[in-house]
Amino acid sequence: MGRGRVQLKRIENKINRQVTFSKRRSGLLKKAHEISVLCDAEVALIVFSTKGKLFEYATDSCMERILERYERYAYAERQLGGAEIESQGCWSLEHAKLKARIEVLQRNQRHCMGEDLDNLSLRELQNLEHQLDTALKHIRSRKNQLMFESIAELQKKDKALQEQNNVLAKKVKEKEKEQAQQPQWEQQNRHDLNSSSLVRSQPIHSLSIRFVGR
Amino acid sequence: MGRGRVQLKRIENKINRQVTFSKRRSGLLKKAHEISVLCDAEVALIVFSTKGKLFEYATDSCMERILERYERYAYAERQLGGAEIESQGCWSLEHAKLKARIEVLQRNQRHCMGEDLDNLSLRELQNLEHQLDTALKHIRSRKNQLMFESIAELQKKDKALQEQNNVLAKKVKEKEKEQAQQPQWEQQNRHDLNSSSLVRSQPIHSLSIRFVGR
DNA sequence: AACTATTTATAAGA
DNA sequence: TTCTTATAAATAGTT
Repeated sequence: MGRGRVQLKRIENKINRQVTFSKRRSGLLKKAHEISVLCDAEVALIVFSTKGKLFEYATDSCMERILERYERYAYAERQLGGAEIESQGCWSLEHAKLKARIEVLQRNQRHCMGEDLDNLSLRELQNLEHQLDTALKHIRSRKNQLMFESIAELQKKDKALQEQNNVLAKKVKEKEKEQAQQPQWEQQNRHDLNSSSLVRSQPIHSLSIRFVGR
Repeated sequence: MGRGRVQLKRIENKINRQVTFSKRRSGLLKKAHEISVLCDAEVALIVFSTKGKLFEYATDSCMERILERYERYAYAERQLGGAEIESQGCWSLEHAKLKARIEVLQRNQRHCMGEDLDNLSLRELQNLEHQLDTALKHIRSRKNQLMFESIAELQKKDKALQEQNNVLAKKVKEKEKEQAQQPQWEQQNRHDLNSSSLVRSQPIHSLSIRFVGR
């Protein structure tokens, strides 16, 4: 529908692909809504762009309900092969469903850990790579945030300690003066309180936080 | 699109509604497939008819994976609702265990997707970063392997075709010679078999495999 | 299930 | 991104 015929294959030009995606996405969502209203059907539509952005439509804005209905339906079909679990009633149906879900999650997890990749297609691998790449960005960003917070806190502490130090140093000097006016009184105490033995706070660059740049 | 305009409201005539549903359903599925291929998007489409019959489309026929991805994505936004499903305590211990396990797996999964990181310590983040980094290395390595295999196969094919081409070209030349010795015989056939119209195999760099470097 | 007159979607261009 | 427009595609009503 447009000025030229279109081949059903990936649009290689990135800009073009993005534009077409935007247009067709709105068309698709519109049509999903129309069939839902006109024909009294229940529709759930999920679209992830190449970049991983999510767009969705669901009849009555109730995605979860429809997905649950789908799971129930799809699960029932999966049962047609082996009817041995069915005889134990719907309680164990639920049980089996949970187990199946665990299977899926475990498989996903292994993929996320870079394991069990042999059965994935090039496309799936590409997808996984992109997702993990994005995840790593988030993780590194969060890590940096935490480290900066640590630094800020330590700097604050550092400043407070320096101030306290100054105050103490001043007090020591006053004591020394007082004692200089009474030289015959307990000389060895003076040495213990000499200001050169006070703890000095460290400059910020020596804090034990390492930045792991990439 | 059709002989009359259509109001966006439920079609009351039952027959009409059924027919329209059938037509628009196939249109919708087609368009879902098209945007998926053209724009390299991941699409999941679920349609229940009024009578409860299920129709579905999923990119790469992998509905469950897309729904998982959706759940992960949507989870962040759903944090708002609290714990409302918990109160059905009459299930078995086993059941509760399975559910707990799913919780853990889901949490892990979200971490692997770089979501829900707020409660992780710096040390945990560092760990996660390292794991994903390793995973990415594996994934990229596997991807490269697949791509190299593709290339090798195509090169083999390429070579075979070239050889076949050479053989054919030779045959054509022989024919031409024979015909040069009998010039009065069916001249137009010579042109159709001219060797310049043979398909030449392409140099390897034009094969349609793209390397996506990062 | 086919057929078309129309409407709608959209590819390309601005 | 948004608008415009020529054209392809979808489909409502009909057979």
